[in-house]
Amino acid sequence: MMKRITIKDIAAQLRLSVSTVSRALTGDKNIREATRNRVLEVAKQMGYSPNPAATTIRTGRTGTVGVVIPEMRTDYTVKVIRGIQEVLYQAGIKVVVMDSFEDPEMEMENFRMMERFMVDGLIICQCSCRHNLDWLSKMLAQDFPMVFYGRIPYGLKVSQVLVDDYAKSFFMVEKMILAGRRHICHFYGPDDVHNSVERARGYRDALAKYNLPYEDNLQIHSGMLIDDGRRAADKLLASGAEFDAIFAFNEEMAVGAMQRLRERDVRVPEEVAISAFSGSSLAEVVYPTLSTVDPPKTDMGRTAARMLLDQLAALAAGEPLPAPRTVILNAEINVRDSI
Amino acid sequence: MMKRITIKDIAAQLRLSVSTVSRALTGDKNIREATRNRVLEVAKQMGYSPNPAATTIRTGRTGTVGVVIPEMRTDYTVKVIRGIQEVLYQAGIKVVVMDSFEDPEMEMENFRMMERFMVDGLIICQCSCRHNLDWLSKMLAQDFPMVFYGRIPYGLKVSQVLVDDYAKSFFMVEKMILAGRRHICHFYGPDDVHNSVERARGYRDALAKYNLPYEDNLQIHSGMLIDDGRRAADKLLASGAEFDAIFAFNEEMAVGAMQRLRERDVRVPEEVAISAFSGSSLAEVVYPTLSTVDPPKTDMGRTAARMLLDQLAALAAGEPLPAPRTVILNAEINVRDSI
DNA sequence: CCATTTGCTGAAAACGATTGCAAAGTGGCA
DNA sequence: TGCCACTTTGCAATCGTTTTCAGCAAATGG
Repeated sequence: MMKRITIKDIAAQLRLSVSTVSRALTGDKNIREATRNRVLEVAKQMGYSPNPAATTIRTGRTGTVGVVIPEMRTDYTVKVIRGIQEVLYQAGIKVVVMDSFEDPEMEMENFRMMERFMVDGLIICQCSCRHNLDWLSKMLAQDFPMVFYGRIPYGLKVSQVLVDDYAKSFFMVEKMILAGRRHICHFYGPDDVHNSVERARGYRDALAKYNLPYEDNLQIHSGMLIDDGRRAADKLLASGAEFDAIFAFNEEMAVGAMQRLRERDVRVPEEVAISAFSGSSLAEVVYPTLSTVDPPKTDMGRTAARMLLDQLAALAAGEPLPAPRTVILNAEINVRDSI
Repeated sequence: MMKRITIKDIAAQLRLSVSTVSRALTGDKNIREATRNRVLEVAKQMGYSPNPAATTIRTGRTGTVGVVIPEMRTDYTVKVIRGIQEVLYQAGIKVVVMDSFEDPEMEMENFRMMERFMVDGLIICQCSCRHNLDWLSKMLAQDFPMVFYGRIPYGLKVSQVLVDDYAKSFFMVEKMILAGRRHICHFYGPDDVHNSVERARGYRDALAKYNLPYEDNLQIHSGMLIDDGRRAADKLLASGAEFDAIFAFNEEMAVGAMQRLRERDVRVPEEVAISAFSGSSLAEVVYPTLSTVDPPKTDMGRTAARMLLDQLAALAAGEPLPAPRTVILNAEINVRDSI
């Protein structure tokens, strides 16, 4: 293992004290411009890079940010992570991602592991908006930098990045109504998840606007996977209820339902129109292609990361944390063959 | 920010020296059993967890492992990462993942960033088997722990996890031949990638075994995305060549081709059978469902992680690194509707 | 020309843990 | 009781940085 160049080596080379070298490197103002340049040059030429552990032990900052996500199956999460990494790596910050597998207990374990790792801040998408709130509020009270996206904790004032779930659901359902559909079914997402509730609200209000009845047997509470979509379709077909459209919580459920409908020779979109919020990248590869509401995933990640950087910067400058901010991004509507 | 409990706090509480506490915590033998237990109990009760930075600065080990991957679009990579994280988090090791976006230069940047971060080891899937070899061999020469999977560097003796690309490609192509297909087309992957070459070899040898000609106009060199699949199909159709089957480097190209064929009213599988190596989770949602060779992704990740742990353990014990080992895992064959 | 400020630098003490070495404690045996 | 060997503990140095404090020289002001 090659010896790493340290600040001492530079100091020895230039016959300066380590303090002076440190000052040059950290951008301290108490140093002559000429000296700083000499140091900088030698540092570069010797291939110096600071030992992050040493910096950490002095400053308390690890230069690491944790990302805790409920799953990593979907394109949604993967793209958000990409946006986060894009911004944070550029800032020289390490990113550690942990998957909670939709399990609040696992999520709590992840939080604890992040604490042990001494991350400087967290970007979080919760499993359930109702769990682990005590830990989160404890951290908030300690001014620990955190940003939430997608699924946000109930009742806490936090910095968060969202999309306009309600408005876009409303829009999509309205679109199906205007296309002549009268019996629109909704596949709900998990009911302890913020965006699930918002999407259902948009659906409901769109029906109300056009005086369509909210039919109980068209409300399917299921999971969020492809197989849940299949099951939901089964249930719907078995119930004998009349329906000519489906608005699903997410793409996967929509795709599952589409498959099952085809197997039962129900034609999409002729007999049943389908649309959903997008989570994976299935919409364009299934047949027929699926109409979706598409959140700007990578941009959500970038935004969350920037908000976190703001908090970290404030903390580093000894200033108080910026007030919690809610940023709502625009989801895109993609009308495809399924409606 | 709540004060973190340190070894000193424990020492003060027990009126012991920090050295004794340290010895108790690290499992040193020079300590009375009773003392160790007292320390352990108080440590637990005070909620102590060691400051990783302090350990790092003494021992030189960061407890962080880097994972450098060529992309994070596909299910393939995501599942490998899951396997890696599963094993390493359990061992209390941080995992930092960096995406090279299929760009060898970006990959080199990632390597450098990993060096700056002082990761203890790397798990790597290269962009191209021919790039950045000088850096890799430098690290190998320094006994830096590394494990490769999937795409492996040409000409270097390294620890690696692979699947039986050749055998399974052979098998799948043979299967199509036995089903009566005589003009089987191959969509190649990138030619500087190890598994691409192996899959092509399996295809070629299967043809040879049944004395089928290797037809030049059935060899399509394209990329690896859905759109490349669409383009490949276009090219094939435009060429006017006769073909009744396609064996694609990956799922995405197969799906793209399937879509395009359907648009041109070519029936799958009646007129053209399709199969591919699996990379995403599209196989079961497209219509018709796609026959695939399915690498045990999560298991590949787990295996790679364990091999790296072995190397780290050896290093920690002052032993020489274990000799490079190649582990070949079995890919699963999933016959579905497309053939 | 003296007093005070300003600009730059070095010495040294941290940060939290590990570890070689010395010192203290324990017990055995003559 | 005295000596030796062994176990157990404490002291202090160390890892690579940052930062406080003090010191010195030059510059400024009166």
